[in-house]
Amino acid sequence: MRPDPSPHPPAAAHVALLVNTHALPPLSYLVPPKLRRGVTTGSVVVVRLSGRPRLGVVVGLLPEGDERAREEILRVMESLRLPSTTLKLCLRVCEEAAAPPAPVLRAALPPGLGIAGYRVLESPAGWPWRPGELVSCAAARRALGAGLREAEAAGLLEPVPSLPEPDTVELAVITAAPEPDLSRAPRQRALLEALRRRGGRWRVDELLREASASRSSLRALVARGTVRLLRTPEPPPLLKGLDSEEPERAAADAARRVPEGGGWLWRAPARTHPAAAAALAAAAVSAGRQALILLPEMEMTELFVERIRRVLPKNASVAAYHAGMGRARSALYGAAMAGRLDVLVGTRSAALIPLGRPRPLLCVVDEPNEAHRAEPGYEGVPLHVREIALQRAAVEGGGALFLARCPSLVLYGRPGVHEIPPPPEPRWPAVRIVDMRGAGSPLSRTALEACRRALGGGGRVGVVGNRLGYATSMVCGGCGAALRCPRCDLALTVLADGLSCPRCGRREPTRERCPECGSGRLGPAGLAVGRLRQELSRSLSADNTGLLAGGRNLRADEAPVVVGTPHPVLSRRWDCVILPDADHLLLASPAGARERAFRLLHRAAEVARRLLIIQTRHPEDPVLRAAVDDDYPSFARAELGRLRALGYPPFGGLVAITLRGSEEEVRRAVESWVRPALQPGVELWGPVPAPPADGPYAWRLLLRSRERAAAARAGRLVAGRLARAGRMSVRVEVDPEEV
DNA sequence: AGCACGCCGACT
DNA sequence: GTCGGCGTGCTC
Repeated sequence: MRPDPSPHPPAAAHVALLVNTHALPPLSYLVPPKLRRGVTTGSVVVVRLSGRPRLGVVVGLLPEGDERAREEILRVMESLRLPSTTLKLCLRVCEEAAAPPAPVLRAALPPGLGIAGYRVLESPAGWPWRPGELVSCAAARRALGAGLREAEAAGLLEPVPSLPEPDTVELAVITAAPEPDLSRAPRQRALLEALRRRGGRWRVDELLREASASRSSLRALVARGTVRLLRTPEPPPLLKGLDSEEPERAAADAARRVPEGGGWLWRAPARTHPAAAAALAAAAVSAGRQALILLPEMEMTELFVERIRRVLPKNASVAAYHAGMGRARSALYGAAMAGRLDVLVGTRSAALIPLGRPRPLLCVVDEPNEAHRAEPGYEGVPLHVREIALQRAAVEGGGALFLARCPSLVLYGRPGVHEIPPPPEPRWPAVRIVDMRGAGSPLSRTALEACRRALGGGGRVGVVGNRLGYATSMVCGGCGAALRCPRCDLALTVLADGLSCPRCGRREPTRERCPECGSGRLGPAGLAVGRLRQELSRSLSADNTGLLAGGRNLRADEAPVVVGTPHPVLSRRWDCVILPDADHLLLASPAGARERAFRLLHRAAEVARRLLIIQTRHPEDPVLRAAVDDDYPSFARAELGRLRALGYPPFGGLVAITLRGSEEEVRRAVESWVRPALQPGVELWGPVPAPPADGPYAWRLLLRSRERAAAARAGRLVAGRLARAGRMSVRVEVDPEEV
């Protein structure tokens, strides 16, 4: 791409290094005269940091120079430059995610970009390399050790940035030579015919397969001079439209609004999402724009690509983009950036890919899904794709369509996001809410009858336990207290071999006596999967209840009654779904828990074909009522009111910071680095032990502010201080799901 | 004195 | 992220 002509060539540039740390701000480098024309914002450059070559992106130009800039930019990658809209988008995403620039810029750059090694420019006596040779960084370091820096400074070696080379394919081409006499060579004749039918130029692998010919026949044709072989880069794996059906009517009506720009929400049920994404893709193509379809999981791509192909015209193209496609991904990047590709279907790793044509349309499928966010500490941008899509629509002027029957409240409550009238939900089961007040046994007669009908061949039943293990807590029959984790003060879960804290994972032995009152009447409370299964087997005098939990899958595909944790049970369809302990969901207090409860209850109704049975001691709970009535708006109105009063997102900013280290270390770091850095209006909570996935020595801080931007700013500041202060691992998450 | 280790800031 | 300086504390 040609750089913007500038009347004043830059003397220095701000470079964001592709080094993943909160501790490095963009640094200033001198622009040597010979690179002045090549360096603009968005340029990918090689610079030296502490003597080592590093890749970076130019994020600003300084016409006057900067006294801190002493090192020069060593090289510019001529073939690659981030468009100014993409760069602007990346910088906004960094701010909003409180993330260092590196992972965000990486997401917008082609995969596999790196420093390939050193080119040998001059080779003094004793060096094992010849001039012109490419030596890997590791090999150069091994051979030269400390001499590497001097060799580089002396201009003997030059760092070389690189992109992965596309795979090549072998093509067979018919030459202009006169046709030879093939009357006695039937195989060569058939091969030549097949090649001619394909226009005289075709991939060798496919040609040989289609003509069922061998390589030797082809070699013979080459020897005659009739065919010539050549190697070209493999074209990106684009699929052409099939033009075989019209976009679905309601989806097309919804998609028509999006090209105006801004954020659009369509509360469509999950099974209609492929049709909706296809309609959006068709709308984009008919307007001459590109579309980017963002899915929460890689497994969904094929389904969406096929559905989109069917509605696209034959001259339009669609491609899948995800990890695990190797070097083809970088060819697709090139096609997307050049505007040669119409529709890209990918996961969050595709969210920031530059698209060459103006005002692309975005579609975020299953918006509330948390898989749309990279977990902080792992590769990727730790910001939900919803936020990236909203920023992208704002910066590029395209539009973003969000698909979810029950969107996140953070999106639904966001000013400026327009709702498209939702389609009706035609499939809805009968719902029985069973009032469990005063009930003696954990399973009601209604629930047991449904299971008996299933055992008698009347359809299949899915029973949702609230977690793995035997019970959610041990409660004292004398004083009513639950056994709690000494660290986190949460009720301990009962597992087969002891007690466990649901937050920090700490294990405790089972007890005989209540530590509060000394009574021996400690008993299990709450219906976890193990206990439910035991109760069911006993009450039904049947052994054929399946278990579906935590990866183990015991006869779950045949058993008439299956017990499991929410995720595996609710990702299948059942004739009847039973939620034996809805109170466990409804009474959970942390922010975000009610939203999860609503979505889980709603999901249970979606996957139940005929009947949904809910056992509760709170049959009038508004969250429960709204969920079983498929009434998201009234749930959202009530819940948004509560969130507004509490100053929670979307009405305020919340940032979670996870630190690894001993309690002592973490407390010290918080007092010396975090608290002094806080601006007025930003509250600090914690540290509290972090969820078990983060290991035994992880602690969590929460920063909260009435203003979204202020919380993110505080997150950046604190992360920077902590990263500079020590080697503690620091992870920052904006709008964390769980609080 | 000699060195291993951990803390902490610099790196442009 | 990566390096190197410097202070602490231990060993020969």
